[in-house]
Amino acid sequence: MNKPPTTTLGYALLGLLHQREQTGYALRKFFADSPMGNYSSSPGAIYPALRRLEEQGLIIGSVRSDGPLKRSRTYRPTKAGLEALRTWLGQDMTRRDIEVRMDELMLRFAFLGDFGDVPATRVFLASLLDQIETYLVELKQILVEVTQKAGRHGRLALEGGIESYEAHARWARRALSEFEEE
Amino acid sequence: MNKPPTTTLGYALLGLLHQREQTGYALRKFFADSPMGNYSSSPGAIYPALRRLEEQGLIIGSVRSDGPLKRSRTYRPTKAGLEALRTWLGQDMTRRDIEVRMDELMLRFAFLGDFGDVPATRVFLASLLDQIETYLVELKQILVEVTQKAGRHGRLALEGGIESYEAHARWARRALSEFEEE
DNA sequence: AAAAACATGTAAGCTGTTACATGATTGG
DNA sequence: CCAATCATGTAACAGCTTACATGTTTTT
Repeated sequence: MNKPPTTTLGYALLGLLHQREQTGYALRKFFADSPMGNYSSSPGAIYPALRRLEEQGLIIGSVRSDGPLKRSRTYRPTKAGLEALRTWLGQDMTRRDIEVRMDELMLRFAFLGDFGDVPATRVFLASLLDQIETYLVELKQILVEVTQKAGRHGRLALEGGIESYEAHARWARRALSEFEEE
Repeated sequence: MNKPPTTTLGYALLGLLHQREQTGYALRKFFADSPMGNYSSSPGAIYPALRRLEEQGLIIGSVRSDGPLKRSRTYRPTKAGLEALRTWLGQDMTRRDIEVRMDELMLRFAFLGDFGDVPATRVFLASLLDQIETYLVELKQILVEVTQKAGRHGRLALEGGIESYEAHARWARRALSEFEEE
């Protein structure tokens, strides 16, 4: 069980740099005003993260020659970086991912698109659907207990969670059907 | 803008201790096997957090007299702790809360139940619904752009997010109607 | 000429993660 | 008596947050 080469923020950066070569500043902007912006847009997070990625050989930076600002550097993934990204995208989903990292799973789905690998996308969606459905069974069992033991607020909060997962399950089914017609 | 007295984990502990006086171990168990367990159940997180709360006078621990284990300590919130909890529960929701801390909002909703304050619950739900609806308008505008510019995966990921928020909005409406009949 | 946006960085502090460590009590 | 559960802790490490700091280029 060797530890992953980088954090989730690192993978997010890697995935965005795979989409296009860009500066740390552009990445910050993206995090700041895109809805996928679960991640920090503060310079104290981004720049050190980029440096770590470069030190590990997952990305390489180059001084921008076309732009006027000499100081600005654009980064793009190295071969090793792309490998690390693919490994992350193809990782098995854990129960914990479903419970508390659904946003990360959606990010992985989005980045999967940049590899144009339809079979991998199908596997991902089928796996996601399977895991959500398994989890939903558990949640509904817990709901029965909670309805008796806990108060109304607790029951409602749990129902809210269940309904959110059901929405994700419906989405996964629809997405899967979109990718099965080819 | 004085900083909050504790972290989200701290508030979660405070809220659970408000429900009933219990040991750190019991809290760990709860985090480990309840679906509300977004929070760490590791001793390295819980015990230091409890100590910090005690140092700040938000909880007090007492050696359990009824149980046989002399080492075990149960904690309960102090008056200051309850105040801090209420303040947290009544905080205005930010856009950021909606974007990335929906789970925390649901936790707040659950803890609100332990104060038996129906008007506060209604205010919370109405505010939540309002914020989600505002955010949904933005997301749908972005969807239009994304559908043209980005690829299929990006569009689908965004749709997944939208559908999840719509589920939460429906839930909030239903919950609100439950609390308006009294 | 000023303001906004572009662009990058550092330092202190806090918190959580991982891993290790210890010991008591209860159930089979 | 052995395993599981109860119960609490510590220490090293890494990462993020906040705040500060600096300078350039473009827009108004």
